[in-house]
Amino acid sequence: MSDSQKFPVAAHALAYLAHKEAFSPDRAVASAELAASVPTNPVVVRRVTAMLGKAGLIGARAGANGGAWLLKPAQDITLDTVLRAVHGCANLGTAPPGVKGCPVGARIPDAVRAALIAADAAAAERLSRISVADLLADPAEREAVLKSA
Amino acid sequence: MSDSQKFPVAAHALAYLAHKEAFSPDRAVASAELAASVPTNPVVVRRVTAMLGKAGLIGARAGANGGAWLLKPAQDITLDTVLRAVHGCANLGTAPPGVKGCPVGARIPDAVRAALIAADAAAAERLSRISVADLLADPAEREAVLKSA
DNA sequence: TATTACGTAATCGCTACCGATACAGTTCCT
DNA sequence: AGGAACTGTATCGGTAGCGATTACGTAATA
Repeated sequence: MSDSQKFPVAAHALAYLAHKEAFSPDRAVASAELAASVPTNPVVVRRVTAMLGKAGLIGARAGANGGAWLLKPAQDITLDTVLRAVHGCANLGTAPPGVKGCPVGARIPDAVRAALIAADAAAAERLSRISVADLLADPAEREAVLKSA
Repeated sequence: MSDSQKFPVAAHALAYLAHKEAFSPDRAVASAELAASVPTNPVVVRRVTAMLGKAGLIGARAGANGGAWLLKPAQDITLDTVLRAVHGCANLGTAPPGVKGCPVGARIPDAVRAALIAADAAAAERLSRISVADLLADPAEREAVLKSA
């Protein structure tokens, strides 16, 4: 499908919001500030934050002193939720259609597809055990979280 | 990085070789035949089979009646080996560099990178529990294999 | 020797993404 | 009220990567 930086940008943005303690409209962070931290273009950030907003992970407000803020504590936002919010997936390719002639050969694509889905699910499951708060932890502490079975 | 169909094509090709019982030079399957089954171009198949050959998964021989064959029983070839053979990975994007100014903001990229690596490792681990032989099993049987923790 | 087939390089067309600009709508501040 | 700041979205250009194709040298068989 698609190479996309949406997930890394989303994760970075959420971690930044958590670090800024932006948990309310009073502490909204503008897309320009987030973009400066990534770094990337403010529009790229807004494209991502718009999706995060639709997923209910963050709030956003236009106007002066506007911006984005977290709607949930950082430790309650897991990365698999973030991945789904930006329509991401573990991109290992798409199973080819195969040919309809041979009954066995035609079955291979379904099997390959199932394997791709299983791998994607495993990646998502792994990400479900990492929270945005974990991204801000010390490297040593983070290591412990990532290593935990 | 890159969207690539290398892994699905490789998995399909190996399953096809297993189905054809191509376990020796006597049963070599030409790239044109593999390409017809995927379906894709013979050169695309040869690009993939060349990588699988370098990884020691298959043998290949040029000349008349040439082609590729498996070097190991299909149940001994796991899909994570195949993924590595074609230099594939779970593609969730690349962690942005961040800015060097803020000490905390600069640490986020490393954390995001670690999460991406963990997700990739989880996908590979899942694939390590699926063999080429599993791709040829009945859908019901395959379901059982994929579901097994 | 003629044929078949691999392995590799070069090229082409296509697609998707990022970055940038622009604009309408919204919100705050003076 | 008016201006400034900011979001969300549309659009465009540049770029990068991929699959498909053609081509060519090498190797193995008949």
